[in-house]
Amino acid sequence: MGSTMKFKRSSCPITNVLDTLGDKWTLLVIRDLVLGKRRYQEFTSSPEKIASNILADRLKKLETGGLVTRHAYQRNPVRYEYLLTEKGEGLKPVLEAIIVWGKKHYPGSKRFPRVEQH
Amino acid sequence: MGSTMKFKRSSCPITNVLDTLGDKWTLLVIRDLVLGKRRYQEFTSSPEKIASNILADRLKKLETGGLVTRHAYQRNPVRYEYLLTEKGEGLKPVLEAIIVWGKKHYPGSKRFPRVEQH
DNA sequence: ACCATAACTTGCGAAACGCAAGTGACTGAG
DNA sequence: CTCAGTCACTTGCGTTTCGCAAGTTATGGT
Repeated sequence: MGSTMKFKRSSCPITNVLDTLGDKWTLLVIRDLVLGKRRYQEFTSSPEKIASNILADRLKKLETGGLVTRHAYQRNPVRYEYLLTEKGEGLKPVLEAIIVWGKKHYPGSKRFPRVEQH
Repeated sequence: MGSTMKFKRSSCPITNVLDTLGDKWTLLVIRDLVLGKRRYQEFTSSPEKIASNILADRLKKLETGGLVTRHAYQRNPVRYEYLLTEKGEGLKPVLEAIIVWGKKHYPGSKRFPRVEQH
């Protein structure tokens, strides 16, 4: 009796992905991380202007889900940065497929450039 | 002055895709359509048990967005079926990429089989 | 002491969601 | 010809989530 695995809604892989990434903001945070952003303020300064509480919530959920790690990059005062785990990096092909479809059907849209590291 | 295209949130293709597909249900309707489902009751009988009002709303939005077409497959009484347009079919690579990542990170999840046509 | 910065948290009104039940147009059974 | 049944929705309503603004905590710089 280990065969009854508990999924939130169904055993469909798409469904399970949507249960963690299915909203208007989570994938944008992933996008920012892929583009090289790491710090809280960098995420809030993206053009979509994510609200602070939504960002905090999404980062927490992504960390819980193992897509992102948080660690202090300095003490006094403590400052944190976020990095994609291998699991999180694995979403790059999904983002690529979305960009291909998006650029085709939203004329004028353009992939954002990587940010330079500090 | 045609250069100032109006996007909901930003010119990022991912953002624009999320503005139409960024929720827990829309992509599941697309999945069902890709699997061969066409009628209202077929969608509501999927294991995720989408609520009727949510389904009606999503189908309407997908039709407005040009991803889906609706047409009567019989009269007396009128019955409708939904089909993916070419634009909607274009999402298959996105679904494939999601399935690949999903199967890897949600052990036990399994792609659903196509439904037979009536 | 005072201002600034980073990373959050809190409050609250507005919008979206989810469940149940209802509606209208018919069809086939008795 | 009445009545249960099917299909494709719509309506009501309570709960949850969202989104904007403002507040908080810790610390450094001058």
